[in-house]
Amino acid sequence: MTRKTRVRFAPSPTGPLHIGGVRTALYNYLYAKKRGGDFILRIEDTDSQRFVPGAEEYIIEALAWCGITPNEGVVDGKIAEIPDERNPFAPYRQSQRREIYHTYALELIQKGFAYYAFDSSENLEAMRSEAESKGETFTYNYSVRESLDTSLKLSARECEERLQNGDQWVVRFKMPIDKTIKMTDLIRGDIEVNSSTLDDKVLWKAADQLPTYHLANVVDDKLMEISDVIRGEEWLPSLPLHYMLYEAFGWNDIRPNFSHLSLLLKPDGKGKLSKRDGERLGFPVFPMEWRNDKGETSKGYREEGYYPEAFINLLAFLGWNPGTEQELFSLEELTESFSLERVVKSGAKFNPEKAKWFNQEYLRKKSTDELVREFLPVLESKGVIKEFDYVASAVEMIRERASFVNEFWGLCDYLFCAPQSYDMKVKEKFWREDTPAVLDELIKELSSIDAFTKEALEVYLPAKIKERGWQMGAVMNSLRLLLVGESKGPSVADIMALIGKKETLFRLEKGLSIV
RNA sequence: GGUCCGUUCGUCUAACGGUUAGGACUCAAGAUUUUCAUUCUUGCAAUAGGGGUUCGAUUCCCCUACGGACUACCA
Repeated sequence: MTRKTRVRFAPSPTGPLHIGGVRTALYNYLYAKKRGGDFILRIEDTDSQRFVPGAEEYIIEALAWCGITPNEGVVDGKIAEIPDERNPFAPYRQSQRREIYHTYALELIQKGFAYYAFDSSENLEAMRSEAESKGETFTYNYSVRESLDTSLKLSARECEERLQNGDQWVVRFKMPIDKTIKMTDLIRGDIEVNSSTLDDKVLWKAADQLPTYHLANVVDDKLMEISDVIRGEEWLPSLPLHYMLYEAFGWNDIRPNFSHLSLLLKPDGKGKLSKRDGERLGFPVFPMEWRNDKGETSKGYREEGYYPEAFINLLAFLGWNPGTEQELFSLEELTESFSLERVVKSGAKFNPEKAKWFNQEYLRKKSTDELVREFLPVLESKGVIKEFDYVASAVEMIRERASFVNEFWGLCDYLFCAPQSYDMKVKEKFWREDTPAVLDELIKELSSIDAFTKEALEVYLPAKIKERGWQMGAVMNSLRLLLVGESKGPSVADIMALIGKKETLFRLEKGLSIV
C-alpha cells in the first residue's frame, strides 16, 4: 500500500525558530514536494510553562519569508483552528486538542499499556537526589513502578479515590521488559534497543490537563495521516518509545517512516550551535530578528540583508548535497534534487564565511534594476535624492564588490557626496612635489572639455599625462584622492563622468586647497 | 555513569572495495589593473588510532579514542 506523502513540521512555540529548525522545516518541505505530498505545520504547545508570546507568529512569518508554504495548518497567516476543506484536521495547535489526547491516554490505561502514577514532584526529586548521592541514576521503570504509588500497586478503589481527591497524578507508559525494539531510520539505517534500558515516560499531565510530546506527537501523526517524520537528532533516543506507542495503539501498519537529522554545530569549538554563539561570533542564529520580553534583540538573517533564496540554499547544504558540483539551487531546484539518501549523518559546523558567499552569489544574479530598487530606500535614509539612472550607474560600478546591498553605501557614498576627509596615507604614497601644479593644470583643461564622458576622459587623461611626461600612478591616484577621499573605487574616468564636470571641478579645487 | 548516534583538508562535503582521495569556502602566491575590488591561474591542506576480512580498503567488521544527543509532570 502506498499512501500519500504527508510530512509535518511541529515546532514548539518556546521562542524564535533557530536556523536548525528552519533546516528541519526545509528538508520536510523539500521531501514532501519532491513526492507530490503535503507539508503540514503543527504547533506543539503542550508545555504550558514554556509558552512564549509571539513565537507562533514568528514561526509562521519565518517560514513565509523562506518561501516554505504549508499546505495545511495555516489560514491567513494564523494557525488553523476550525476544520475546513483545506485544513481537515484542525485545530493544528495541540493545546486545543487536549480532549483527543485524553481519550487516547485513557485507552492505553484501559488496555494495560499505561498506568496512573501519584508521585509528587517533591517525592520524585527526593528519589533522584538519593540515587545520585549513591552514584546511581534513578530510573522510573519496571523496577519501581509496582512499589511506588501507582495504579499497578494500589487497588482500583484506592486509585479512584485518589483521582477524585484531586491528588497530583500523571499517566505513564508501561514499558515492556527485555524486549528488543527494532527500528529503521531512513538516514541512519537499522537501530536496535532493549526496552529494559528505557523508562516509563509520562504521557499525560493532570496538572495542566495536557499530554506530553510523546503522546501528542504519536496521536497527531496518526490522526493527521503523516507518512514521514523528519525531525532533529535529539528525538532519536525517544524513537523506541514512539515505536512502542504505535504498537500499543495497534497502529503499526500506519507508523510513519522516521528520519533523524544531525545537529548544527558551533563554528568553533565543540557542541551544538546556540544563540550565544551567534552573539559571540557576530552572525545570526535566527532567520529573522527577535526581541524577547526583556527587550533584548537577536539578529536575523533577513535584517542582516540576506536574500531568502540564499538563506535557504546555504541551509540546504548544511547536511545535504546533490552529489554533483552544483552549489547554487533555487527552492524549485532543491525540490527537484532533494533526497534523504543524500542527507549526511554527521553534524555540520556552521560556517558564517560560506553563508556570506552564498548571498554574494545571489546578489550577483540580480539585475542592476532590482539592486537599485533595493538601494533607493538606503539613499533616501541618507538624505540623498538621485534619479534612477544615476543610481543605476553607481550600482553598476560597485555591485561586484559587495556581498550585501547594505554594503553599497560604504562602497559608493562618494558618488553621492563629496569626501569629508582625505586619507593622508594615500597622499604620502602618491603625492609629489609637482602634484599641486599638475592638478592645477588639469583643472583648467578639464573645465574646457565639453563632452565630459567616460570615453572622452579615458582618452584624454592618459594622453595628457603622457604628453607632459607625468607619472601615471601619481597623477591618477592624486585625482582619486581628491575625488573619493581614499584609495578605492572604480576608474577615475568612471567617477568623473558620473558625478559630472561641475562636481569634479568642485571636488578637485576644494580638495587641492585642503590637501 | 547508562542508552543511542556519529568521525574524509581549518570548515561544508564527493568518492556507495580498485581515483595522483575530487569540488566549494577560507588562506597564500602570481597575472590583469591608475587605486580598492572583481576576474583568471596556481598553491597549501584530509581518510582519528589499532586490529581484522579481502588480491585490494576512505568504503565492510571489531576494539580504542574523540565528539554529540538523550537520560524532566520540556519539546
